[in-house]
Amino acid sequence: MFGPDEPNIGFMSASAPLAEGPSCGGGSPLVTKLETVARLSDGDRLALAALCDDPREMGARRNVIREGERPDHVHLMVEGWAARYKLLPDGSRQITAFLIPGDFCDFHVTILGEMDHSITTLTRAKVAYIPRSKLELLTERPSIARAFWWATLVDEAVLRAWIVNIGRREAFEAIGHLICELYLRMRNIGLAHDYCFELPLTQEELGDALGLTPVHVNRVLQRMRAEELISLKSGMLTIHDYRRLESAAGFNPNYLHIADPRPKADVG
Amino acid sequence: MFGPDEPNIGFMSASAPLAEGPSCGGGSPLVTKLETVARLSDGDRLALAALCDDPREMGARRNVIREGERPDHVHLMVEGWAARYKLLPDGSRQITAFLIPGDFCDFHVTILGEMDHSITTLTRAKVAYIPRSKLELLTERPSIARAFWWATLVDEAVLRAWIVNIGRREAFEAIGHLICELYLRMRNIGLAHDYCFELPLTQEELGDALGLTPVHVNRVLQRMRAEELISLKSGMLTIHDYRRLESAAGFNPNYLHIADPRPKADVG
DNA sequence: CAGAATATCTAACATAGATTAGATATTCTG
DNA sequence: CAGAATATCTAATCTATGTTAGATATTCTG
Repeated sequence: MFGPDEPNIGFMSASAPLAEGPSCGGGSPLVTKLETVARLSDGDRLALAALCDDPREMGARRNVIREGERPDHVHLMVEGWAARYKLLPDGSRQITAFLIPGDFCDFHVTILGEMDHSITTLTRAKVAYIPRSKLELLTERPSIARAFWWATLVDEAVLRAWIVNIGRREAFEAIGHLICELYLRMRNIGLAHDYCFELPLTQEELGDALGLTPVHVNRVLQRMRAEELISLKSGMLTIHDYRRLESAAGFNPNYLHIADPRPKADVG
Repeated sequence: MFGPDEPNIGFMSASAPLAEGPSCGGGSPLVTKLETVARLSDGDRLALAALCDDPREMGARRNVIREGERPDHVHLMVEGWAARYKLLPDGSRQITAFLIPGDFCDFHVTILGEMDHSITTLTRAKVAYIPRSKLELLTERPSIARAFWWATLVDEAVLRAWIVNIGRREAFEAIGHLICELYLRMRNIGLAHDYCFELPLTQEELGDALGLTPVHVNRVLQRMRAEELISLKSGMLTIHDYRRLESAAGFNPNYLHIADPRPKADVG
């Protein structure tokens, strides 16, 4: 089923996919993420892992793609953080998604053609460039096509949750909600353990995601620290009382559609 | 390619699809909508139109589906309006989408399994119930599969636009933006002409979509009327100066990915 | 490792939008 | 078509968050 134009797949060690740590993604965050929901064959895993093979390194705050562009390839996050955003006429910015390893940046351009928003890295990052044709070939595998549908529909569910967050929650709850969400997403790709993960976002970036000013984000974070809910120092976030944070934020993880979002060992 | 379990398709008059008005949807809003972006064969059109064949009538403010349910069929709007929403612990509601004829209510359950939000009719409506199996059969047709991808990805783009609207725009601009969006969506299915369409939403429902109180929605609508931008009476909306509304709202229709969102004849 | 560039933090003050409470229209329903 | 039920509209008051401005940390970079 592989086309002749995909030499990387053939070159990969066949033993790679199950040889590593507890997350079983063979080092590919895409495989780690999709494996939590899709039954993938060894061939599927190899094909997916190959997508992350030769990513480009990018500095922090670089354009990945801009509104109006019509690329013939798709970007996939392999390492680091990025953000999807729109700029308004008055210069303000609204971030509509945080992209972490395993996330496609612009899967939709394969169908919609033109980008209706922009994407920037937030940290130094590794981003894979995937030709459209390669992606189309991949979706001929039913499990992978289904996994891509799953990823897209979860992205959509996250957008809905953000609308609720921004539209109807107060700043304290909204920030708490976002923290819970990011923790579970990071844990799902093996990048968070014991309520602790790297959160390399400035207070301004958090504000741009939640429709708040950096000043107010700061006030709320101070209060969360004072109430001993979290600590956040040098880009490292720790949730001290996940249960309390979850309930203060009205957080329900169902929209992430992760198989078991809270294994007992981790909830305490 | 049709399975033996789809008698309706065989029963339909083969001349139906092109026999009607300017929108060419054969009376099926789904066909009208998808035809603007996908090249459909007569067979595709018949198969899609058949989905709308035998809808159920529902009263206003009835549950279509509730958070937590796992239905084995999908709902499709054939007539009337509905809303996707989430309820918060304090009883407030956030609407995350308005559903109009041709929109799937819960396409995602086929992949995600459980509903993470609820859907209610807003007006009397006709809603088709489509067995999952029928839908899966339909997606074996490549043009239809692609059209479904298109519809899903546009829904996603609209969610992003709503996040920007709620997060970073003032109430006046946000309401204007929503009006522009609804006008183009309604026109796209042949239900708006000459800047005029039925908008059967209460001020409370508009507020629930924009994260505003009904009191404030009222203030803003009064101002829009005073500035002679719109009129809105008995559920009928007219935009008197589309250009000015668009620019006041910072509206750019690119995210709707409609082939030609503003034919000259209609912009004036 | 020094200087520059970014981030964080704080305080004083301003405001868009929330809240509350009704008065007035409009739309249903029997 | 009358009465009930919903919606719309208005005004007075309150508050969460925005704005502005600067002091203090922290993090980059040559």
